[in-house]
Amino acid sequence: MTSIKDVARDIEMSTATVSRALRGLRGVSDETRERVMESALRLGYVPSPSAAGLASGQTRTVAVIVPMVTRWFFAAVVQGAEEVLRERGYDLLLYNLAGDATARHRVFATSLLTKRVDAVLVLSLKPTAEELDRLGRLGRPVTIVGADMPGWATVRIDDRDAAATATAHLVSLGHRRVGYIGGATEGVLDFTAPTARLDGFRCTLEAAGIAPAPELEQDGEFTIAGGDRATRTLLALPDPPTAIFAASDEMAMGVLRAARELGVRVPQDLSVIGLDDHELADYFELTTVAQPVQEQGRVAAMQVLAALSDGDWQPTQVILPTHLVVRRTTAAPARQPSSRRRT
Amino acid sequence: MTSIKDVARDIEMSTATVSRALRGLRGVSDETRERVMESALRLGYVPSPSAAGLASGQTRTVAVIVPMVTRWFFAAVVQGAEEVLRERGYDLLLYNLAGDATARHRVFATSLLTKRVDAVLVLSLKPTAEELDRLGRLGRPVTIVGADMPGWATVRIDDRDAAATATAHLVSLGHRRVGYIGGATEGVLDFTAPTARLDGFRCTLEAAGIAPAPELEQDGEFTIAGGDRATRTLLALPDPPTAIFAASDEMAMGVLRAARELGVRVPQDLSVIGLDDHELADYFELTTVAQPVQEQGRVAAMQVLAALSDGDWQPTQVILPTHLVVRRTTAAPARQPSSRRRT
DNA sequence: GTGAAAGCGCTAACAA
DNA sequence: TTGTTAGCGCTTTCAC
Repeated sequence: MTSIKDVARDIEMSTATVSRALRGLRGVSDETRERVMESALRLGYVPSPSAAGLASGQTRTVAVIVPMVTRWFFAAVVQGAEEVLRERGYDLLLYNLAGDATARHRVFATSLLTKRVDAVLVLSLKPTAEELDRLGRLGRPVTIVGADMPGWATVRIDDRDAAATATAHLVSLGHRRVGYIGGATEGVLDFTAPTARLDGFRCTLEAAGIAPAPELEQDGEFTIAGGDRATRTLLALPDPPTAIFAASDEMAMGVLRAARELGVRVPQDLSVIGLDDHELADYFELTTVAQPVQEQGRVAAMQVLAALSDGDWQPTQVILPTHLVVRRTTAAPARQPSSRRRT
Repeated sequence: MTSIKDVARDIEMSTATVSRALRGLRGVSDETRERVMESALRLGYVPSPSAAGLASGQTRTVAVIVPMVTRWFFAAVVQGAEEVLRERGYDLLLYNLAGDATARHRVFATSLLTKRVDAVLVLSLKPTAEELDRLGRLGRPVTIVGADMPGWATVRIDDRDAAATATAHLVSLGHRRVGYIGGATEGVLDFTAPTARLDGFRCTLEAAGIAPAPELEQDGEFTIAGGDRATRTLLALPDPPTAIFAASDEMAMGVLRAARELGVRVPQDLSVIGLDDHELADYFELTTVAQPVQEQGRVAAMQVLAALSDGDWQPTQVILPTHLVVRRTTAAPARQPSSRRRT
């Protein structure tokens, strides 16, 4: 395995100079730099990250902690982050918790990461107070994606606002009886999103002078199956909603499926709006509130990289914009409640 | 930052002993081991991977090269791999090529990985001859998932057989005019799968005494949109197929969408079968040939770990089983060609 | 069962 | 602009 010494010997210079040339530091003559490059190439020299890390204290590696890579949303954020990290010469260490408490504990509680990475990206996980404490002690830049954590660097959308946009769209179409499908406000994934979205929903209805109706708020667990189940509950109500806002597109897909099976026509009998602009939303012609996904990963990565290169960098809270995407699952309610068939 | 020296000093032992105790090597008295553990915990000692890597030549890190994390299939394989790697104390370095030729070049061509990881997992990418050469030179275990590369360790399904199963299912239902939607046999992702699947399709028809019909074989690019387009082409044929085998579930979703928009009923007018058992296949009630996905990642990870711990390990070719999952998109063809409406 | 000592391959401070 | 000199924190002989 050829090392920096071999290159140094080859061109009869010190390893220090070779190291400087290789890293593009200034203070190396053009000629020397060229000779170093040529020699390194010819000798097939590849630097050792372990050695560089040990000597410099920097690993040029960023940890990304994700609840579940198989969820499209998280995969897309990871893709965004990977892209900018790679461009800047950083590697991405993936920690996929996948609902495994042991894994979560291992990643957060033991400070495994301390000497392993230069920075950490946490996706849509609301760390506990203890975990936050640990993250803080890392002494490394940390950015949290998708959660609102005052005092920490975060990248997210305005969940409350996004939910308000969705709800307002339904209200503006004339719906007065609007169902909401969300998720547990405290769950495995612990995002802050569920709470904020529910809040946006409620406030918008209230502002429109529509009385609260607890029976219209259901838990869809942020899954297709959950959305399906919640929809069946809603449509079985004595006075069912004419529109449903699902707080995620996957739940909205569940709504569409349930509606189809119950013989409820969308949007004639039931309007449906989601939130995400999932890659399949177009396929379902789902009206939704779009959030930038890869972009959140990209911005988060840029944020930690900025922190890494700028000594007195302060945690920033970035809020990315969302926008309504009207497709074909929303429409004005039928004048008459249509006769619906239920299972 | 507390180091192994601090622990050694704390219990008045040498760093060598502490190192041995920490790594669970034999030749350390139980009492010493306990004292080391206690001290390490108390002092909040965390080992430095860089130092360990430099000294031992092992990074306890595995690179996973994936064409595109946002594709559910790849994310699931990554999840499977991550799970077993983490269990065994290995970290996962993710390289997402995302159709970026530069990225691909950087990962493969420059031997960046040499000193960075102990092993490499390559997902559904058919490396070029040159890339294979580089991978070989790494001198590290490499496992290729989803491609058939004689001489290399691989984990995959029998694509030909899976396609044959799907086709045979349609034939056994009585279909004689069967469409095929596949992908370019040479593409960005370069899998070997497309070729093998097409082959399985053709042979099965031939074995059933059905004459080849080139116009019934279309390219769906392995995407939903591609499946949609290919379906429109197929159904616009003078003598359209009564059944379609899409070589991936996502393309099959495209088929379903096109059929719906064209007013073609599934399965009455058109039977549809996919291949994958995508997480949404159930949602679409799609009949398909299921392949284990996370399992492929798991097995691949186990394979490189085995290679790492066993000196004279030989590359193994693992073929995981597939099975037919009959849902509701396939049925016997209508006696009479039904009258179809086309756009 | 334990310790001393010699690196692993780099970087960084200080000199020159 | 370049070189010298110490390490960085661990593992690994080889002794004892």
